[in-house]
Amino acid sequence: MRDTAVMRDPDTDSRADTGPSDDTPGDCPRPDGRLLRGEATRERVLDAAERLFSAEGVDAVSIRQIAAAAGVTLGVVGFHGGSKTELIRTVLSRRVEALNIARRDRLARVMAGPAPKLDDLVEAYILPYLEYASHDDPQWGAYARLIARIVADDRWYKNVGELYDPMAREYLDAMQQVCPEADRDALVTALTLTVASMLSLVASRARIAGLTGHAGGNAMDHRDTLVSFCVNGMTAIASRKGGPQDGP
Amino acid sequence: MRDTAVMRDPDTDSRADTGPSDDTPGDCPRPDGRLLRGEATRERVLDAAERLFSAEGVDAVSIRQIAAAAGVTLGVVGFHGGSKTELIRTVLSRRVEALNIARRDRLARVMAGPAPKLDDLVEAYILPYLEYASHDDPQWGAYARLIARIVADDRWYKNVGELYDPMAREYLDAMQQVCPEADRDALVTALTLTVASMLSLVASRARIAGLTGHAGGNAMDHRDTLVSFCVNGMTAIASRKGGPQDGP
DNA sequence: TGACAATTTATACGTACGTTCAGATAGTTT
DNA sequence: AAACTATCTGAACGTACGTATAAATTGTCA
Repeated sequence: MRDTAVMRDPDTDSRADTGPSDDTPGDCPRPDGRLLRGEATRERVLDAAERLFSAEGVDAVSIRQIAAAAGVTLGVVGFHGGSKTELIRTVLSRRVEALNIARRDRLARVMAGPAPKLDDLVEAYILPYLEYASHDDPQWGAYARLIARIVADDRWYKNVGELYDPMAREYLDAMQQVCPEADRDALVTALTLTVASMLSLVASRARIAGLTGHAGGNAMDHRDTLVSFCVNGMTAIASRKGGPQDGP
Repeated sequence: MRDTAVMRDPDTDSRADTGPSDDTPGDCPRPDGRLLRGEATRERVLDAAERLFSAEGVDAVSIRQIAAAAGVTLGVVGFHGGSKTELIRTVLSRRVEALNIARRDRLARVMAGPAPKLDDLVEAYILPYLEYASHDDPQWGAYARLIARIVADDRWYKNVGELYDPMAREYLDAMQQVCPEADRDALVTALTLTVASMLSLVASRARIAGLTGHAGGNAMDHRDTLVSFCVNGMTAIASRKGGPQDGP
């Protein structure tokens, strides 16, 4: 059994607090082409990190593995990615904007319609993720699986939650608008369950394959099942009147 | 930032293939009391591993941390737990029987009734887990969160899936019996989504807390929301006729 | 062309890891 | 009491880790 060194606590990364991104080279590529050379390397590093983090888990991947997968030397990963915590943030930040834009566009289109329905909101939240997860560029698939890992792990999520929570809040507001009677906390819980279902479809291939007995295709094959499951679950929660139904 | 050495690939654990459990001392405590002394230590080690694995993730916890938390020396962990892969299996196996029995009892009770409903089956699957997750003994809570980590990670799940899949199959058979028209693969997917929702409620406290704005109590507080969400989602899937509904 | 800055290489440092094991300790049996 | 075995200790081994940095390289512009 091989062993490797792995960061234990993402909170105690002193380098992560030295500034927004000014210390990370290659962030603001100038038109003179001076940084273009490094920019390509940087992408290779981030791609490799994305692939490995999603496949093995953040804690199980070493900087050296990333360097090898990217075809660069060890120091280059640090040069372009900073510390390991910074690297994870950078990998996630790189694509979050595209996903958020797709979701925001879809949300706006639904809310601009004549009679926005909860079903449409659930679809608008789920489908962009599912589409990106099945994107032609396999890096998007890796990114989608990486999100699933991060969200399921409080320890990492609190480091990157602010990348995704604002979008979730926009959807919650819209849902509340469509279902004014619904209890806000129940909506939060229901959206969390929706997200968990959505992510599990992309991340937990092994379990589904093991139970069906056959491998199954990509996540898109279960698209309708997922949407139907979440829409009906969410509708059930939202149609209950406000106030605490649960617990003591 | 601290770093530690961590197993990279649970598959390449040569010690895991040396036999069922004959090489692990303390497995078959004799009535003569000879092994009782070690048995207590063994429990402390497994408890500590359970707590740390569930809180930090398997890959992020070192044997040394476990030893320290258990109040034993390094070698004792190896003595009672074997290799790290064996230790994880042992930690999971220790409690799985109790959980499976609770589920099987409840399943039998539902199916023995006059008119078994899908709702009851979903409840019978979910509630035992939720009850154990909120058990007075906090180790059960740790175990519940550890399951969530393992199931979400294909890399680990394929090592321990056989502990949980047979029970899932029993439920799938029962569901098929109650809903003969339902498509089997869709049922599998729906059960997977149910499990993902169930686990997320126990594991992803940070996200719910961040979105509601307040900490919230334990998972039991969201019990009714979870059951309602999953029952309605599952019913929607099961009531669709058999054959592939989803995309190509 | 030569100065300059961005990038890359190669190497090193200190630390922590998983695993192993010879020997000490403490119950049990003879 | 002596032999025996399960349990535990303490230390070591070899490996890998994250990070840092001096020197080499590469492309750009004066």
